Amino acid sequence: MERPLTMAKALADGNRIRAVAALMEHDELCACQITEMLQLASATISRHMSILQAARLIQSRKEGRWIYFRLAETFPALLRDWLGHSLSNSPEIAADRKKLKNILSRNPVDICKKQR
Amino acid sequence: MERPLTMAKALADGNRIRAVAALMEHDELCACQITEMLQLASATISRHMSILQAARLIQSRKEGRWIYFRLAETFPALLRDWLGHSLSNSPEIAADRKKLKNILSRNPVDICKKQR
DNA sequence: AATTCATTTAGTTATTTAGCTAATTATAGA
DNA sequence: TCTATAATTAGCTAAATAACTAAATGAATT
Repeated sequence: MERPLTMAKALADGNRIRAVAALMEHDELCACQITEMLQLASATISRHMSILQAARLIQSRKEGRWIYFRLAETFPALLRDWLGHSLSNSPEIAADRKKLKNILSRNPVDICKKQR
Repeated sequence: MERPLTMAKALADGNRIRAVAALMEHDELCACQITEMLQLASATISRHMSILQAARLIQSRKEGRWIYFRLAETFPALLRDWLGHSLSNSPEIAADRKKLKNILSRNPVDICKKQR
């Protein structure tokens, strides 16, 4: 029960669901892009991402000072299908999609700089 | 996002997952049987069940003084499949299964009485 | 009608959690 | 080496949540 409970807890937060939804559509995002999308303090993002990672829903790779997140290979397919399906009509997620499109069109260096 | 978030929150509690797991195997259970299985105060069970109900994961029917719970028809199939699959190896759930088998072999009237 | 009984609601308390700021760590570049 | 920068950790506060007991509700039985 441990594992599904940890996963449910990880998804029991709107900001974490939004981050996961973004990663379901974008393969890889860096911390500052997610920070920009969610508009939270970077420390808060870091904590959210570590919760998702501990639940094995996402994984990360470090490249210099930057950290990139993606869905974990261990993300259960059925859970992913349910989430994808049930989020497909969400206006919030649609708004995030739009926002992210804009974020991705900008230089990540500028995005990070703006956050201090 | 509202709906999946509410569902994730509803499942972000070990006792509620155990109740759902029991209902995935038993079609219908009354409040006192669940109370007996989880060993919590009946008021606590009531609150847990109302959270699951508000998330549309379970539904209930009243018969006299008794209330019977079952999985909701609106329980998303993919979510159910994931849960069923990921709980299938859980020792806690296996223990509950055994416990419930014993509970179901007894007279529900006695089980309720014992709870005061 | 009065009582018993299953469940729910109210009210309280302890714990958990999400957010922030400030301090720390780790990497890149001057 | 020193400085700047991206991310994490530590420490704090406010809000949410899970548990309990006691009181209230609603239905059955005497």
